[in-house]
Amino acid sequence: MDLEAVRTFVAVADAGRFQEAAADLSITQQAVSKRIAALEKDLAVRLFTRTARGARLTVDGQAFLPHARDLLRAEERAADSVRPARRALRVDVINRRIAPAALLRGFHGAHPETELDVVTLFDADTAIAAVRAGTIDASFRAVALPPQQLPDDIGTARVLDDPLRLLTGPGHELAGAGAVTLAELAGQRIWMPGNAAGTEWTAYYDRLAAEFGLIIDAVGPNFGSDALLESIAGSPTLATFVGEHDRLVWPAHYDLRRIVVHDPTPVYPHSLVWRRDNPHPALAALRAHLDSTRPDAPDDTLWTPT
Amino acid sequence: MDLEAVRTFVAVADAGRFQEAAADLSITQQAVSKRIAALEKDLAVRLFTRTARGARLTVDGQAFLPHARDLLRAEERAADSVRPARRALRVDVINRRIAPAALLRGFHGAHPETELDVVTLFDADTAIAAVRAGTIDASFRAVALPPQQLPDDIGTARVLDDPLRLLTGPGHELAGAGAVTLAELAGQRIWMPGNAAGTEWTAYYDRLAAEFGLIIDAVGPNFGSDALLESIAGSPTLATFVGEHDRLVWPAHYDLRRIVVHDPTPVYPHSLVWRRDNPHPALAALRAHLDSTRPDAPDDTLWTPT
DNA sequence: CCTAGTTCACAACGCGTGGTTGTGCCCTGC
DNA sequence: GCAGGGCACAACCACGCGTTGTGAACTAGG
Repeated sequence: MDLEAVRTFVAVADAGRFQEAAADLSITQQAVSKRIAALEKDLAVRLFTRTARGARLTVDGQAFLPHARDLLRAEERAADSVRPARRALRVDVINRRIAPAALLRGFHGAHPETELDVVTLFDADTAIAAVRAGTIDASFRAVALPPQQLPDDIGTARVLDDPLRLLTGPGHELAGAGAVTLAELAGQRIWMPGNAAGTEWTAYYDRLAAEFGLIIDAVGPNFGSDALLESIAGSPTLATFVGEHDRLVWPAHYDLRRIVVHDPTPVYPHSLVWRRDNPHPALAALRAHLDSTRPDAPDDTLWTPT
Repeated sequence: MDLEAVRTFVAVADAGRFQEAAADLSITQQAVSKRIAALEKDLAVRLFTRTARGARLTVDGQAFLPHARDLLRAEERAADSVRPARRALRVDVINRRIAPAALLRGFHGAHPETELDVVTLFDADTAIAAVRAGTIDASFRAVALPPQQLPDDIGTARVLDDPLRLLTGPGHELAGAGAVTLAELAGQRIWMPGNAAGTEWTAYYDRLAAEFGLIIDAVGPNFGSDALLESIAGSPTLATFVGEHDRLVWPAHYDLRRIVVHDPTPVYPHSLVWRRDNPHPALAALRAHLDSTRPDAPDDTLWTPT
């Protein structure tokens, strides 16, 4: 289907005459005639009844018209999505299935009129560079740790402290436990594949491991969360951490167990990163929304790196 | 923007490599390269970073991808809307602003997943012919009157009795009346432009006029409801009827008055017309929905032609 | 370190699509 | 019945797009 033909169809439907539509589009009447004929041939349907006083929509044409307008609007939105001037708010998340993505969905639900584009960048450094460059408007990252030096033109706000749960298969020794303390996890192997040294994740888990004696196992390539979950499901010794707000899904027959960790509960600190002089109106709306859903003040039963 | 290029873009994004996408599309790798280059030139943005192991999406490419998929889905829906096999339910209404259109909106709200195409045909005869031919799936018409002979293969159901209100401008002698009886309207001029003799509307209003002594004035061309409302607003003698469920809108400064008519209240009987052997599943859903919102049994305070 | 095998891009060529001009038919309205 | 407006068909031309052929860049493996 040719979008120019669709555009021509809408122009004719609006004008009521081929000639007028041709003038609107700055082409000849014959070209309009050809485009419509081609579209009709493509759809194998007659779109207009030609009369001596112009062209009237057939029933098929009437049915097609709103879909044609939809199509042109979709084209417009697609083009806008990469137009630097007025494009949708572009936000980076580490992963579409974890907590920040859920925050974004919440924002979208509260502001359905806001155009939103979600992207995923490689690591925190490239994300912050992209924020500074204006390539993206905001990023959800764990910048609180390690207390790294951020440039002055970058603003950050802690937006969610996500409590971690222990995820095990049905054969794991802790599978039946309703809850465990962090101290009880000393010596357990926690599998976090693909978290190569230097990323923000390892900065967090290294400290957690050091403080409570866990064994964080980051070996092996990351084949994605599906592969990770399958391995966990079949292993009696492997476990992993997932956030309470993560939206991981797995087949029911995996029979995975999500076990509460308490005394203290480790929480993963998600922050929003943005450039202070970014004037995008939706960015202000996003920050306001996240402010309104911000977590309560940290209490003693929660653990984050200091 | 070329839809083939967009389709190619999605194919490359899915495959991760130009070559594989080319195989999927049954073209050469060079053609894929050209299409992507053309799309990137059109959008003035780089969509992929080319590596020796394939192509990875840039940030712009990531932002563009969901919109590209949207665009292709919109194309699919547009094509489906005129494909005889699996097309949306196609329903005819007399006018998009009057009560049957509101019923359709109610149905769409209750069944948002149902694809619906609304069209408008010239008159009841062509609508019924289109229903028989399968060009449309259903039509809202006032077939109850006159008791015309309908073919056996056509089913009908009374779906809404819409109470009529008198619409006047602020200078009309009845403008201040809170309510009037039908008998009090004897001798009043009711303007219904464009309702040429023989249409279903005139069949109704002719009987109403004959029974209560109204003067139905159908002269003059129908310039649309906007023009009608403007004329009514400025006239001290003209009035018209509108249905309670009609969704006419007019500027606030017109100061139009909608006056209840009672003892009895004239109601306009809207029916649904369909072909009995039409197997479209959404047709059954529409009929069930209309059944559930069907008007109560007629009572003595309502008037319809007998 | 060099080679074999990827990857994608560039060049040259040819066909087909889609634009233009010119003309004819048909319907409407005076 | 004739004039005028509206759309379709025909011929022509050019640009676009797909093809084949080749080259440059990068990766992986010995």
